[in-house]
Amino acid sequence: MTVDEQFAYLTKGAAEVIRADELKAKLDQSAKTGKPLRVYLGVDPTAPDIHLGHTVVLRKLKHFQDMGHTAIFLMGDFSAMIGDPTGVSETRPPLTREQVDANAKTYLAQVFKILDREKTEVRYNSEWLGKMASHEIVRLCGHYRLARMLEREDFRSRLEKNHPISVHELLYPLLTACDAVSLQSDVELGATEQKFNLLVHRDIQREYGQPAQAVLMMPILEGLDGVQKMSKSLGNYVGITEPAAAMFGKLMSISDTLMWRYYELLTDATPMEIAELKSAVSTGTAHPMNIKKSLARRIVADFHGGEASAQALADFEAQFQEGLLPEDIPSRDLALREPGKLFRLLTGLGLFGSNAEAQRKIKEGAVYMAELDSSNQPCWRRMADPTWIFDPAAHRQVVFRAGKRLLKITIV
RNA sequence: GGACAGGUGGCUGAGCGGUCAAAAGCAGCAGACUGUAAAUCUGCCGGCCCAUGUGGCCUACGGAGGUUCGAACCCUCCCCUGUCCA
Repeated sequence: MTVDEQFAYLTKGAAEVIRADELKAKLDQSAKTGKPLRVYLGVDPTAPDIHLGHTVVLRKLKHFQDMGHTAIFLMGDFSAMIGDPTGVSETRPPLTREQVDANAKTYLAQVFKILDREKTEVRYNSEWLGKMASHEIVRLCGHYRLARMLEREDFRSRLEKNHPISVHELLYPLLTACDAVSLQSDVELGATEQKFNLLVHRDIQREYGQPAQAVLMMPILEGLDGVQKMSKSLGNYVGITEPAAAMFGKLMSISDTLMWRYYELLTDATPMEIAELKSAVSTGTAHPMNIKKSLARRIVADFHGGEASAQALADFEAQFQEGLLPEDIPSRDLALREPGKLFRLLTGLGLFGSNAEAQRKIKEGAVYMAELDSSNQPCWRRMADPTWIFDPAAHRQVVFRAGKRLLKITIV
């Protein structure tokens, strides 16, 4: 592969490259000397799980790895304890050492679903940040100007709204710049929202006498709602450890518009293939639902394998298109003797958060019950009376449906 | 250290003595329609209880006290945030 081809492949799907000519020169240099580029992605383990949004940039790191460059996965175990101010309108509560360690552990296992474990250099930024003396930190701060720091949108909008900014938040980009310096990186990957931090990293590298790394930014993946970015706190995410069926279902719930975005950022489909699918849908030769099914199949296969993915599709079709019950309904055994109000039972089972909510939902017609027989073709009965009494003697095994949730109950 | 402004439900934000479980918007949940899609429309959106009603009770407008028949709203102190001055 020529340098130009490599460059085209590596920047596919990228939102921005700073600077493209520098990256090309680095690739060129690497090709001539045979010395692989050091490419890193820093991630703060602020939550125990990663979701599809994180995989966009991980996938890009893998591309570099596939091209023979050195992929460095940097665990921001130290920086996670400061908290990245990017995109937040409030100071984040700092994580404890214990939380960070626990998250880092689960993160790695998930990261290797995409990266090649053998070929990946895994580093922790506590290696160097944890050892910094206060005079070194002071010196580091001396390399950057407050006015420039306050230029960034996050801080500016907080200042305008008279919201608090804590001093330690200013330190975040400076400290993570030490990662780039310590790793002597040639390229850093990140999401577009990281732009400010990434640029600071370049500046600080230069201040410490190193050539500035090239920066490659990937777009932010929209969540299932199609509007806000995918994030766990918004609940619009697909976790990569989720069961195949859940993953499949969530992917099927995205809008038709959003599915093209997912094709672009979450699959290896080439822009050409995607364009073909699009034209097939617009000319009516393909049904968008089928195109979405194959999207879901591809993504689920990445994390669960082809077989599980095919099964997920089959289950989906059986459940939602033929009305059958899925195989793996959550089920509970219940030692219940006395008859009682249905809403109380449902709250007790965790289907609703409170008795008041359960009663409301029953009135709204959101609750169904079906006796379980040998076939898994349920005969749903709408339970719209909030005073209805559930008698365990009369219903040995039933399935409740509360909105989208299902729960199987066996009286023991 | 001083002067000033502000702290209301998941968020934004109205209310500034009773008719306030608190407007409005967003988010969320559910129903209708569908392709478990989107869009749209409808309802709900603190909790407990009775049973179905313009029903009873409890908790809640930063915290603690106070004034009042009655406080998110007035007073005092405290905590938190911001602005200006030093």
